[in-house]
Amino acid sequence: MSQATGRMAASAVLLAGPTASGKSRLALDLARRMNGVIVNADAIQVYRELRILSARPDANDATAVEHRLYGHIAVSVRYSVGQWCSDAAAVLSEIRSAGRLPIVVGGTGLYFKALTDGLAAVPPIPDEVRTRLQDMSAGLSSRQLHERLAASDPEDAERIGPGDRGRIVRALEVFEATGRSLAAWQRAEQVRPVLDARGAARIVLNPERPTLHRRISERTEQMISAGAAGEVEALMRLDLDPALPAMKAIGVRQLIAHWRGEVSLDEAVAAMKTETRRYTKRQSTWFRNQMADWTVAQDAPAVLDLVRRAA
RNA sequence: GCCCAGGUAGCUCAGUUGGUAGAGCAGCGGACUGAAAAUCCGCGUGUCGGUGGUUCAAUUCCGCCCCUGGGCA
Repeated sequence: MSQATGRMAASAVLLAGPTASGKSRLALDLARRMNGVIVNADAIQVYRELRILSARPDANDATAVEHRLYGHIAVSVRYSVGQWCSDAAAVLSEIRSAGRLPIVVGGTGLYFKALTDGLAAVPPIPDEVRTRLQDMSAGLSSRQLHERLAASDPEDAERIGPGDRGRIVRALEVFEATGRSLAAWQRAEQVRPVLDARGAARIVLNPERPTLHRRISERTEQMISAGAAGEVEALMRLDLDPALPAMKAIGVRQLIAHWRGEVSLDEAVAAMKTETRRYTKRQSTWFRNQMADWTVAQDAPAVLDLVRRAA
């Protein structure tokens, strides 16, 4: 409570952390103490059919505390930061009008950034343009694509690496569809942020690397015991486009290779652990450099302490 | 106990006819605006088992010791 200090209670708690840092459990704890509702900020936990692989909170946890934006999207859907932002805006306003505290938890740094800083107001790219550029790019080398971008949009070509196909194609799409470069869009007025960061407690749960690596190993084994391989087998039966975001979840590619007989289960599990370690390293880089003004805590007790003080 | 083989990066190994060493994997650093668990860029991180000796110079040659495999007893 605000009491003697007279400080305003935090309007929200934002809790970021690498995979396997223990943030989901911690969020549960916070939500119980503070009449909170947990809101997902993880790009993969939104997918319905990836319960085990994305380490989504189980039925018990979901019953104990209200969870939002978990498993609400089918794996066949191509979800995005923009969609998450509008979903989050709707959910946050509901939680607020119910007089409860939103606790936004996740590992996707870009989602937090979009939430607090907004996004460029680029209009949706028509499917026709996307498909056309997709087909066009398939036949070209990264270098050729980059040269093509340099011809129409030198500013973006300058800042996007010649090997970074994803960003090159996106910049080409934006220029083609809007006649304006992505850089220009980003310089222009951003869409209003969903949440005012100044009123929120912003915390990064960041355990020591060796601790994290140990937990990644344990958690991957648990996923396998819990039936991760079966989950991927069911996913395979849907016969989806491998380029869909859900198909990029760590474990999908590795376990598909296992079902196809290309690698043993042990090899698949080892590869999953390696990929997860690399992913947490990228997350750490983001948190360290893009969220430098957030408060870093090494473990759950430290976070509880911080939140108590901010409340 | 004796005989082989081997001890070089976190791991598996290469190499140096004596001038302090390099690959793969792992790892580490960085970028990041609608696919972000994505995508991309960069970086060898080392008492060359220990200790004496020979030498201008030893990871490399010699002696002794330690450790790990395998073989013989």
